Amino acid sequence: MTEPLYQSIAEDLEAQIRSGQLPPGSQLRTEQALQDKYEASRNTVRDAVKRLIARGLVETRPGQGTFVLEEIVPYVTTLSTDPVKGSSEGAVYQGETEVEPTKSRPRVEIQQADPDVALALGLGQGGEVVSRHQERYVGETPWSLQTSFYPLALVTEGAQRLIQPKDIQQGTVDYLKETLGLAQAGYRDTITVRAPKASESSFFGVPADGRVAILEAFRTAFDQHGKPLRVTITVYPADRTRFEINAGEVPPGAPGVATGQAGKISDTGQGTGRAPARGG
Amino acid sequence: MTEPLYQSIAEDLEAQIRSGQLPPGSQLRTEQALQDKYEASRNTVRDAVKRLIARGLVETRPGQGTFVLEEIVPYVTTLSTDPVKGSSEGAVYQGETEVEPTKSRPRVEIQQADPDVALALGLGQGGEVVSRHQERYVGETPWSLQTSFYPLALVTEGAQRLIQPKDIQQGTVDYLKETLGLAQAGYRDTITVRAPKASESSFFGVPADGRVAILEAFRTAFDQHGKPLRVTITVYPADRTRFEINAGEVPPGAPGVATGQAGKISDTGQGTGRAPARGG
DNA sequence: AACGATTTGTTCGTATGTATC
DNA sequence: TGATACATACGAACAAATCGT
Repeated sequence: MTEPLYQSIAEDLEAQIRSGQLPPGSQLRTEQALQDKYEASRNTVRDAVKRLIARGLVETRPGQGTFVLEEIVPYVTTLSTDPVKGSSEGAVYQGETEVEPTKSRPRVEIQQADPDVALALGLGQGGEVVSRHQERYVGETPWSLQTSFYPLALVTEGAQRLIQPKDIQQGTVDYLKETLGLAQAGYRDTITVRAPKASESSFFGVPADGRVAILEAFRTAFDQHGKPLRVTITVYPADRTRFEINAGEVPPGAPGVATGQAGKISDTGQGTGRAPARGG
Repeated sequence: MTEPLYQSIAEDLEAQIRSGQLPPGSQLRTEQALQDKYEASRNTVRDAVKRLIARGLVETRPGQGTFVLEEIVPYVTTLSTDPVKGSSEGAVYQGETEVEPTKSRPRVEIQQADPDVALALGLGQGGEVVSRHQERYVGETPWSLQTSFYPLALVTEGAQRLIQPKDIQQGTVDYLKETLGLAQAGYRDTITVRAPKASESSFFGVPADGRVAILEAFRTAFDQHGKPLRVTITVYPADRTRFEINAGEVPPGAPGVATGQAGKISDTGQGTGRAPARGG
């Protein structure tokens, strides 16, 4: 018996969930009942349940019990779309998602750029930037937090609307093209996974202890002269997000990955696992 | 005191780490000493340390103590590069990384495609595929696991080398072009984050309980007729991986994101956080 | 090689607080 | 209001790993 008891309990419960014996939405036995079944103490049972929580399989609701989570069907976010064939425009636009998100009114601030942003924008340390921050929802559920940073110089050069706290119609890409003649000729996305910050976990409604990861997309956009035009940082909760990137010619309706690939995961080969789930 | 004790202890310790007061590699006080300092019981102190572990800030070594982890500098993986200007080729190639990885000899199998793969390749359920699996290292450290799936039909049509267990020089993209005239005209990547499977956590040497997430890139490649040619699934440990995607014209040497952006993270605005770290 | 001291890992028991029904 | 169920916190015991003597 080299395996800790709490671990084998967790594995037994996980097997029941994966096999469908405990379907999504169903309630686990109470801690008391689990103690009886496995002949373990309350703390040991709780340790086992903690593992299931960490794996995104169940959630505990005080006063009610422990429940198997629904599998989340992630929103697909298209990060990069090649220009449509025959587009003569030199500019590259960012497509993001088929489902139109609801955006909050932008919160606009003028700040000293933090080191990452300053570096990406080619500013000196402490260079000033306009920051435009938006919360974005799909329906009722929080979907992403986005902050764009523009060099303050763009405003003084004539793009005054950047510092107005209202949504700029047609997006800032077109606006900068019209006012300053700066096209977005390309961009670079850097994608990382990290633990949520306090503000992020409260907005997304995910636990603060890193059980649900955050996907961060750090986009540096360049103008036609290769000069950094903007930095946009967008963060998503990893459990309900799926990035999609197309390159070259891709059939439009081509299936990417299965939307519902639940259960029955063998670990012999390599395939898509069950997406970490989370429910509310 | 609305905040739990174990949480405030964790925050205090985390602040010390982020501020550099507890530098990477240094040892935390023993549980006994922490009990004295915070006037809490051993279990409460241990709960606090567990939070730090979940955040990837420290690791515990039985018999020795608790240590602050080194910050990991992630390998950058370029997922998608637009064709270089003036490239007349219609085919799109996949660039991956500047550091050349070491690949294991491929393990080749003929399998029934699992549902995801079958769907992406446009095969019926249980359609047969050639699977080519490789482990990839950067230096000594495990970097990624990759499995490519090809419809078995390609082999019967003349691409016999697909089922030979040796590395195909110049890659399978060129090989299929030469033998069957099938060019890779484009591809679609789908990126998801999930908990590691048992085989993955043992290969990467990460804990099995989901503290370190797995980045999965599911690539469906299409030929010039828009027909799925191949599915490639690559998985990376999220804590040492950074994806980079370029679109349009991007200056080659342009800084993406800071390579060392440690410490001193305020949560007032939105910026890049410390990457989840892990050490050995 | 053996032993003891130190440190973390696991498990138990118990008490109290808080949310839900 | 009371019962139920999870959250937090404390104390205690033994096991296992590590290190120095």
